[in-house]
Amino acid sequence: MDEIIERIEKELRESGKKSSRTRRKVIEVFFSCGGHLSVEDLYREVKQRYPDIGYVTVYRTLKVLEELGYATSLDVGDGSTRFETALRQHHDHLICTVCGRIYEFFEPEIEVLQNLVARKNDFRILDHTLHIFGICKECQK
Amino acid sequence: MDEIIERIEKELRESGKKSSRTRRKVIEVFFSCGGHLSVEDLYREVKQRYPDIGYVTVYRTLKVLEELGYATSLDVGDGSTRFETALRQHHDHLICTVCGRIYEFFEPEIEVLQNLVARKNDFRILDHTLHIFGICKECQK
DNA sequence: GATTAAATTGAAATTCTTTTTCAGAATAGT
DNA sequence: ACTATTCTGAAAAAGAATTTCAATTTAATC
Ligand SMILES: [Mn+2]
Ligand SMILES: [Mn+2]
Ligand SMILES: [Zn+2]
Ligand SMILES: [Zn+2]
Repeated sequence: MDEIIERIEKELRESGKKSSRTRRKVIEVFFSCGGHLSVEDLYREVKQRYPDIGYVTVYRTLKVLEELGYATSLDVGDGSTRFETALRQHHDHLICTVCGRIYEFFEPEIEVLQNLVARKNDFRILDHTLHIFGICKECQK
Repeated sequence: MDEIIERIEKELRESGKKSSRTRRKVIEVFFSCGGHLSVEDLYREVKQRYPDIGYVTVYRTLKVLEELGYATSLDVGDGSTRFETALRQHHDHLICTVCGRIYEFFEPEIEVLQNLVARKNDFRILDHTLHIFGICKECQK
């Protein structure tokens, strides 16, 4: 955990930025929270521990993390962008339209087929998102 | 084309709505345009032929079409929601991050695998979106 | 440790899309 | 025609994302 933040701050310093106490705190809270957080979500968490940190810094920190490849943003269609750590393996999402819970899955065969589709269309893949919307196990009860 | 609009207006009337000249015009333009249009896009097209029609009516008409299942909305991550006809077969999208062009594909095996994933997770699928982002053939030149 | 240049911060302002409100116009039924 | 309800367009509001800017913090230099 600390080593990850070290790595991030190092990358930042190497690109002429400075490492600030505030940003470090936001990053810590982000990775310790886990899950799929909106800026607002993370801001609330941060505020609890560090009441002086502002919304914009949380917003900017998430942007930085995304740019450096340590966070991924996803749009689950509920109005606000969500962010999750990019330290774990790539995966796609099952999104419950009843409770909003987000489940994760990884299906290698789908990934392979995507590459096939891309090749057929002479398309160079940079990224993809597969969102499956529906009703989760809990909400079916 | 006219028969589709007839069907839509019929459905509307059956649910206590009225059929208006204005909405009919917007629907006509929408289906005749084709493609993946934002509200703004369609508004521009409508404005050209019918200068008196307002933005909000275009917005509302697209909403109605979506509710009735005649249009589908998709978010390609460029800030505004896009709409396309739902009269054609389901498909997914290849989105060029250079030129913004949107290509379509349908891969039955991916669909099958999605159902498999859902079953494994006791998840009842209602919908899904698979967006592949990258560089299209044209833009690779 | 003081000095300085550059980056960071938080609040406020701005931008941009989406959505709601509301008074007047159009529509459908009597 | 009369009436009730829906529809329309402009304007306002809502909401998220982003920018601006003065004050503060940081990193490097003296
Ligand atoms: Mn995830
Ligand atoms: Mn399409
Ligand atoms: Zn659920
Ligand atoms: Zn392209």
